[in-house]
Amino acid sequence: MGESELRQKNYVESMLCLLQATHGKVKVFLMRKTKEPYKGYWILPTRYITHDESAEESVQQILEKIGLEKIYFEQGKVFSAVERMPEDRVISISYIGLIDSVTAQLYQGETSLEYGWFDIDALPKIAYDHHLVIKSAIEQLRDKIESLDILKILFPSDFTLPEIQKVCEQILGKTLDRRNFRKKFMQMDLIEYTGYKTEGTNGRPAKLYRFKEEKELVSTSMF
Amino acid sequence: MGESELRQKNYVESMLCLLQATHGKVKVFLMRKTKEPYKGYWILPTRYITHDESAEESVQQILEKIGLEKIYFEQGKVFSAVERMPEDRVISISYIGLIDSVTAQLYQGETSLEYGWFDIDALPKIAYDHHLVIKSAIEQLRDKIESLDILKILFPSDFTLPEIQKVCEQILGKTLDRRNFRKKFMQMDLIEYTGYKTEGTNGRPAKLYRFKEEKELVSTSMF
DNA sequence: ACAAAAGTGTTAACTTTACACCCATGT
DNA sequence: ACATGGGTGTAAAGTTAACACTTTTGT
Repeated sequence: MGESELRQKNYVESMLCLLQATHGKVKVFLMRKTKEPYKGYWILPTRYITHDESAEESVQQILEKIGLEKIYFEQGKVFSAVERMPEDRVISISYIGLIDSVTAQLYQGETSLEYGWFDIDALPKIAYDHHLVIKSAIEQLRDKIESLDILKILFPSDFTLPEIQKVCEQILGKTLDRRNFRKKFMQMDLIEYTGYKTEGTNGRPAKLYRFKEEKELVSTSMF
Repeated sequence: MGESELRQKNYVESMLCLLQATHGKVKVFLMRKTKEPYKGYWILPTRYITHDESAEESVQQILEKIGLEKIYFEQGKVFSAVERMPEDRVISISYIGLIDSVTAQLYQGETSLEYGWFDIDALPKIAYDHHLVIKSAIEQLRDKIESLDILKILFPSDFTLPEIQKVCEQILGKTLDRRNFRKKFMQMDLIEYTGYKTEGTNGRPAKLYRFKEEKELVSTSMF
């Protein structure tokens, strides 16, 4: 084992589950397949790993192609069932990328026929086992959201408390008490009121907040 | 992306970080390299993934070769830096395996020159980046130990509370208060006194406990 | 004026932490 | 008898959970 043994090479790809949060909704970036198999279905962006790049460098390449750079991402699960893709045997290493909605729009522009952002509660038809990949990414985030770093990545610009609460609720899969949520969030002293409010919404306008620039996230935990 | 693109195959291996706990010490299973490079250094057991097996099936093969079967294991990180192995470019998918010390001895017998169990605080010289793999495995366990499942896997047979506490302390990297630890552990009502005690130790003998058979672990959390 | 969503405080239950002395065995 | 490690309870501090009414806007 580890020495003198049968060696076969395999196709290996990195696979990016890129997430953003807009208006309290968690969204995933998907691309549409234009060829068989699964023509017309949606997939996560992927890329075969070449001999001269690491899996992480391969993710960087995916990001560049999308038009993004230096985005936070972390490793997810590996998907390696032999029959998971009908054409070929491919081992896929998933990565979870997080981006704030402003940056996402800057580079992305509008949703087109070829790619788009989809609410994780309302996904289109997904090719291969990529729905499992998305599910597993959300589960991984659930365990991590306690540390708030994730929220700081998803909400660097102005946000409202109800909005950030809804995102937490989606990731955690349960509802939270509004008063308790605000209380805990405020007493962490990580965010500040911008002086502005939302406009043109139904109901009372919400205050807009931003994360304080200087504050280090000392792995404070919520929930 | 995902379609029509440069495709190169890579060597992919699964890599098992198998852990057990004996006498309050967390130990990892290592094998000794008998050939260059890194001759005489120690490595985690690995196996190239073939075309007809998933990464998990490949781990099963590793376990069989060691003489174990149906052991709990979960996925760890992927290590894919291009230059991490001098001979060839290999992408390694790490797995964390857990086993109780009795089962480990049953199959393993004594430590030999070729393989052995090493205290994670006193590792021998390790080849490649496998020390990073071990470190990352412990970190992953640290985040999981809250759920106690891990402890039930590591300690199915008789154990003492000081012993299980020491293992928790090693994995968590901090000391715990003895009284508080016992209190929390006992009030979970997951373990029972066997009626026996340790013998021939220094100091007062410790009571031996076992996990209650029927009890479902309802993701109770400690710490 | 009404509908819709945001904002706000208090209390009780529970959890966590801190802490010091006695006990059972081996030498 | 002494050294070693195991076993035990209580109280204060902190955290979490539950709960209902008022405010600000758009229509």
